[in-house]
Amino acid sequence: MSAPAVKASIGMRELADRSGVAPSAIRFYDRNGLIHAERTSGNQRRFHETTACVIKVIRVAQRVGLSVAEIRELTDRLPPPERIGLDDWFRFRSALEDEVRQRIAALNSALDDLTGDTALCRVPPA
Amino acid sequence: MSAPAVKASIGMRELADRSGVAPSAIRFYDRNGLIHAERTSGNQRRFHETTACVIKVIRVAQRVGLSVAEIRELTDRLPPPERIGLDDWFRFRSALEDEVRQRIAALNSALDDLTGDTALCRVPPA
DNA sequence: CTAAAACTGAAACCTTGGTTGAAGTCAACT
DNA sequence: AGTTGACTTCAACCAAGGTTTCAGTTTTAG
Repeated sequence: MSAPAVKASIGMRELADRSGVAPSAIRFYDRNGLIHAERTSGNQRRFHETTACVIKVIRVAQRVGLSVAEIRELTDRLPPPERIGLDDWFRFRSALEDEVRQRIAALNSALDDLTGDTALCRVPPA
Repeated sequence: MSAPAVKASIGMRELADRSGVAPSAIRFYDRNGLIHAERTSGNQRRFHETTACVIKVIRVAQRVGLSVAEIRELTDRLPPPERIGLDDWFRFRSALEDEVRQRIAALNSALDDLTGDTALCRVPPA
């Protein structure tokens, strides 16, 4: 059980390559507290590999309609990258899914206004 | 069966009230072709009541992550407001739902990268 | 007929989520 | 030690999706 401790040691370029996201965006996420970065003595960022995954999930969450602020509320509940475990991802996933489910429910109820029997938006004026 | 023909005759203020969306946004939607408006001889917009519903659905579609351009692709396939029928709404609904389903699939597969057996993003380095 | 309320387009401004240089610093290899 | 590439912050800029304000027009109610 002597895990190698896995120091945070990947650089900007490599994180960009692994995550498929431009450095400018990664700095933006860091500035806005979506991801965690350590710094070298010379002030350069060093990331944990896990952070590439966090970024991928961030992008998808954005596609599903969450703002950066909303995503931060979720990532804030993750432990520091080197301590993220499978169960953290599962919790993260279900929080995200809950959010999406609520939006779909809103979508459906908006559509039900149009198609249901009690329709507020009935097309033929009766 | 002598339906009163239901002319397009609600004004800006009333549409704003019925849809819950500010006039500035409604003009924006009109400019961008998301909704249909007729004009009086004095150049003022006159909307069909159905348009309030279209706007509600637009708002929800945005919440679910669609851009105005993407929404326009859907609304472009609706007939003019006075001819919108139940089956149009059903088609609209399923097009929207398909889109959302695809995004959720992307979400889940991004999360599967993290939690699955074949994980690319495994946390313990094995 | 007239006053008030509603409406118009144009232009300026705002927030989000970034990108694009500029100018200087750090890290890595030889 | 030097140079090359990766990195830093900062400020300017961009696109989307609007809001605000303005000056002028139309509609509606009395």
